[in-house]
Amino acid sequence: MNSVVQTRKEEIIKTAAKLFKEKGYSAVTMRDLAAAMGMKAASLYNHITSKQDILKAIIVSLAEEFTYEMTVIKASDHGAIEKLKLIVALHVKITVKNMYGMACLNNDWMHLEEQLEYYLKLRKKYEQDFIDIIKSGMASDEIIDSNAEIIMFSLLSTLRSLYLWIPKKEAVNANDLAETLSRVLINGINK
Amino acid sequence: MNSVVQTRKEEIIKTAAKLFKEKGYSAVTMRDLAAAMGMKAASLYNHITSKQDILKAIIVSLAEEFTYEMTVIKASDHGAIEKLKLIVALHVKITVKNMYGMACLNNDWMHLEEQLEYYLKLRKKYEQDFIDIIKSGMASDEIIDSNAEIIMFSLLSTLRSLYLWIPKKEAVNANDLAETLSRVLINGINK
DNA sequence: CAAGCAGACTAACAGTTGTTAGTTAGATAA
DNA sequence: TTATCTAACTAACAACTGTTAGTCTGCTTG
Repeated sequence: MNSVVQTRKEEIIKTAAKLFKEKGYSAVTMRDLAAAMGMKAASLYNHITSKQDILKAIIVSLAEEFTYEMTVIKASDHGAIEKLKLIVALHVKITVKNMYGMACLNNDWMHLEEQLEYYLKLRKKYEQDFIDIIKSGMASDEIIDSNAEIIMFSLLSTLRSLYLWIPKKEAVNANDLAETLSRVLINGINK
Repeated sequence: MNSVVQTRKEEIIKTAAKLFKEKGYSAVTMRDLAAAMGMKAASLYNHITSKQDILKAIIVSLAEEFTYEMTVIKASDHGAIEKLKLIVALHVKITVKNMYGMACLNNDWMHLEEQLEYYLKLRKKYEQDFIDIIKSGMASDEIIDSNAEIIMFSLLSTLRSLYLWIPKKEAVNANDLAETLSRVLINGINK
């Protein structure tokens, strides 16, 4: 229809993401989803083509968004530390906007079927770009010369878990959170 | 029987943890598990009482181990930073020892039934002790005076994700990893 | 008013789920 | 040898799974 009003299909996908976050893709039945939408399971199929299709809609768009934004950040002419701050802000922004989708991305990606390979390709590219930025920061003496993979893993673990934590804070200010988080991740906690 | 040789029940639980890590509790059927054990599904019930019982065996023992070790660390007379290093080492040690179980603990805890409440109680206590240590470090000027919850969340996210990362490294040296990780988490990555 | 369509419904399907009952072959203990 | 125990098996169950077919109602458009 249009982009202001949420279509029924979009409502279903959003509701599904919420349920998937709570119980995981496999444990949510089409009857669960239908009940949450106030309809019968068969009626869902007037809007979507399969359960798998819902999962794909949730995950692939998010993965593509991350991949695209990462290439923009990588290609920018900021320093490495500044780029890392932009990555933190990116994760905070997307997670605040679509918390349930992020939970789904993190926990249910392995239940993708046709799109699994594509998803893994995107994820690999994202992580490689991330490592490249860290290594460039080491080369330019901005970042301590340590194991780039461990650093990437450490940062990314925190960013990927944001969905677990953001809902607990009432009225998150995305900018504040991104800034505090950047400081802790980059400067550590030592006084 | 005895503690040196692995009993059939222990083999089943270990195999189940491996499968749960790959597909999640709900997506693994008793027939999957039986096939991985080289037997028929019904035969599993000579050793275990239910699928739920397997999940409980995997998760509860780990949660209890973490809770206990945390109280030991908290009660010790080290400084706050030193205590945090011990927590890092604890996570690395347990994850190296039981990687599949850790995956299960992180991803499938919500599928606990009778034991869910107990698990949540243990987790809450663990996180509270963690925050207490961080706050005591702020009071003693060892740790920057920032949001203790954000710091706890950041550290714990990384530690909880270790299971994702350790299997990628060939022949992990637990001591080396714990030390590098401690350095990155505590001192940051800024040069 | 008539026609068409969007979106809900009921009923049903074939396959899969965790689990139980009852049986049987081989090892161990009397 | 005989009796007991362990740990596998086959067969079956009732419930639940994702999905399809076909139907009905009410709104929109000609």
